Amino acid sequence: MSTVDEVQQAVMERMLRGELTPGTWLRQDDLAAQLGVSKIPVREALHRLAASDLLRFENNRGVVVPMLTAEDAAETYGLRLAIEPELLRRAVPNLTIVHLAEAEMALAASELKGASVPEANWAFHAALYGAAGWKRGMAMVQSLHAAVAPYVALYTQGLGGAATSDDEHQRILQACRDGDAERACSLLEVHLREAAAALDHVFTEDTDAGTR
Amino acid sequence: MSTVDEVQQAVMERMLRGELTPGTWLRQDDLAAQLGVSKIPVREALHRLAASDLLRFENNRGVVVPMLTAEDAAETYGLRLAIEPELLRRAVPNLTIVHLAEAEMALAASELKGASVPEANWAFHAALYGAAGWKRGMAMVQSLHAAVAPYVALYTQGLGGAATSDDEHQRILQACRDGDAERACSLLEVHLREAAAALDHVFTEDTDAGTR
DNA sequence: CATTTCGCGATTGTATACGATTATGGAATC
DNA sequence: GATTCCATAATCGTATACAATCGCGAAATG
Repeated sequence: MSTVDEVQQAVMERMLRGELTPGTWLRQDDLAAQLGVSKIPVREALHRLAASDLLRFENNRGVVVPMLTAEDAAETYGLRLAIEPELLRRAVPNLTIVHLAEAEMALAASELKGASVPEANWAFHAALYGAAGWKRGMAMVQSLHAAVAPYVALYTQGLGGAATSDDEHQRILQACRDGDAERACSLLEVHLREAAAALDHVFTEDTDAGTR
Repeated sequence: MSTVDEVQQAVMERMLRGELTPGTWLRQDDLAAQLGVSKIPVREALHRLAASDLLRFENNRGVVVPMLTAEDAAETYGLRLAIEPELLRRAVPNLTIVHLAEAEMALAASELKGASVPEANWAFHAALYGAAGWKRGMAMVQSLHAAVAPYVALYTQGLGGAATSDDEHQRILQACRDGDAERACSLLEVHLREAAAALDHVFTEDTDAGTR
């Protein structure tokens, strides 16, 4: 694996965990020193992430985690609704015990204290979608998850919003076990719509947490 | 506009035109000299394109335009079918005379001799989708167009396959003028399915053009 | 004559270095 | 005392330079 890939993966993990809050400036020298490499592979990795709008290069100012507007979040979930059901539909016939076990593990991991909800969320969805064998689609969906991860972390920490989400995950998983692709897709669509609505509250509520 | 952005745009244009045939090795020094910059912004731009799998960095060997398998092409059109109707559906209510004129211009441009069919194709679709205001979705769809561009160029050069495609474009445009989003989406889906089938012939036919 | 091995050339990948731009703190002025 | 201006420090973006890797060809060997 290339140096660039390692840096990219390291930063991506932090994004999926929602650790990199919007508005944060990523200093390249720090990242380079932290990972024991030079600036150049760091910049190349950041450019890769910037290609999916996960980061933004501002002229002579550096790399920043962009703040999402309510419309951005709506777009993200609109795209998830467009892509993920299609991925799941194609995945279900190919699901093996390994995929299902991975998904179960992700659900279990999300229960643990100190676990990152958006990261576990992605792990669960990725375990199922992986069976579709759509590499490009996976990368797209991963970037969508990463884009909203800090906001998802926000509203799942605030209240027990993860509980209902977890229940929906369980039902989706059961439909997958049954090999019922259409039911799984329907459940997934409802799941995404609810998540979109919940996230929208973060932006429209009185709290300015989403815009800060 | 940054140096990296200029390089990225230059290479992306060549990709959308289908000029960069799969299997081609992009030599960084050549590109740098050609654009009058150094290797580093070139590499950063290439990394941006590699993030969407439009290019591939191979270890210590350089950057290559990846060859698509039949499955890759099917995935690309599967994703286009998932995303583009959604984009069009959201675009139609916002369409202005400007968007429609842009789309008409793209159709006219595709008729000209020496014009790049995939590039005009993208210009047409982009003109319409732009009204949706979905920046991320646009970037995704653009990368999908770029990925198959050389193959589209292949089968449109071979025969007058562009004629039927052009007719479908006209009908989609008319539905957009009428503000009939659902009809436009239905026509788009048919259009994409036909294009996918046509492209599939490139891979499954006796000619090895797709695998060379 | 085929095959393997060695060495050279070419290209990449990374580090170091430097000019340019921006942010920040303090001093001067109103 | 507040504000503006300037100088300094810090960071970025790009160019240059160098080490590492890969491929290809020639030579040697069976």
